Amino acid sequence: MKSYHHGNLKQELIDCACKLCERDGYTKLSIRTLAKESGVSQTAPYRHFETKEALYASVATDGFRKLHRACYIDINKKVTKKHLVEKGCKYIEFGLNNANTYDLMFGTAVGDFSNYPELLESANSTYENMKSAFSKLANEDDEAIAFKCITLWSMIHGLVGILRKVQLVGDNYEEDIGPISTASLIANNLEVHLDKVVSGIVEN
Amino acid sequence: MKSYHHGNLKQELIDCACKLCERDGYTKLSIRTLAKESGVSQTAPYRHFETKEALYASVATDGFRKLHRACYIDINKKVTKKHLVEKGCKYIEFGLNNANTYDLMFGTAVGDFSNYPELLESANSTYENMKSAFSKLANEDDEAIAFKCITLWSMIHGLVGILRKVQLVGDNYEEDIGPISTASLIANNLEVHLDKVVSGIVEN
DNA sequence: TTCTAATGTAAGCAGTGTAAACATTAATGT
DNA sequence: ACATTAATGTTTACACTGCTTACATTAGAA
Repeated sequence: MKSYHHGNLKQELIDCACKLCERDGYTKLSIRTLAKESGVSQTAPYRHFETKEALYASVATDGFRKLHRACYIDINKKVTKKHLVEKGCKYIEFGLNNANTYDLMFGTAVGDFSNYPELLESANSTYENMKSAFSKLANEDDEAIAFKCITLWSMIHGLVGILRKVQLVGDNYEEDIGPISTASLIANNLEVHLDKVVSGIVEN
Repeated sequence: MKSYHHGNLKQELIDCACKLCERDGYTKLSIRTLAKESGVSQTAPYRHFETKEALYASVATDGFRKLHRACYIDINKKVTKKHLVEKGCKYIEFGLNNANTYDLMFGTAVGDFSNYPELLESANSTYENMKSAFSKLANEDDEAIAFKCITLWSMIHGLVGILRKVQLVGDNYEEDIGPISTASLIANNLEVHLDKVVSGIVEN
């Protein structure tokens, strides 16, 4: 009863790819199985994505939009340090809870973002919002603000990476007080930890 | 004139893999071309590496050892804050100059380090050295030290990721003072930047 | 209603990781 | 010194991949 044309293939492919990428890691995703999942021929996806990288770009874009929503700070209202801490936590939670998607967003699977305008824009929106938040928090020149942004962003991004890695490495690592226990300690007290970090940055 | 047995295949494969991984990215590496490069049959590498992941593990191990050498702090001598700053710079330089290898080390290409004891050990040695350095710097309980380690490590690791990403994204990003210019500003003044960061951590 | 562009299919190429059966040789024990 | 065994290499083959080309169907614009 199904018609020759799918009608909504592109979006369905993206949705499905997002799910599979997060579940199994993007390495495991194949265009063929993706097509099969949508009940369509092996090569149909190529009508919507020139290459596999283009598909990855769509998944990454979706990820950046979700990240943006999770971390968004309303800059029309008053911005406080607490906002940064809170949203920083959200960021890290996103990274840990969507680890495979996060890899796709910050790894090398998509080589050059500028080939995918939507991706570029979605990736920058998070940064732009953070910048706006900082500039609302304290009246400083753009360079100082950009500097603080990168510093905070690095810290947060790094924590995602390290917490994940340590968690992985940690299972077979026996010691009274090693990186693992510390990592979970940090992970369980993210707010406290981030508060220190953000304070350090805000107060320069 | 060449004999049936290669004689030093394993090491040659590793060396070659390290080169190719760094040059083209580990995704581009194929066991077949690697075998061809060493003038040996397609399946010969499987006598030395059960899976491709095992080969990746060897490359990553090599990377961690190089990283360790680059960042090693002699804990038999007096340790100062300056050492941490200096070696932190070395770490970041390693990450930026060996970007593809760094991906292999900290990405998900090798799933579980504990399957590869050498990798696990080489990965931990850097951390252990950093921990020792911190404990020489100030007399604190293990937990506080581990905490500082993870904080610094995250910061440094994050900077590698962000500086690379911004650099990539940046080429098509036009703005008076955006993330790119700030990133290169940070990259060109790593020591100054790290000095602030380390100070913040050391002085808690 | 006709034409065209968008979207789907079928068949096939070149390349991949890896398993299985077999060949050669280095190492080892008597 | 020689036979046996384990290590290391080869051949062949399977199932899978991304992607190309040529063709089929159909939705929407002229």
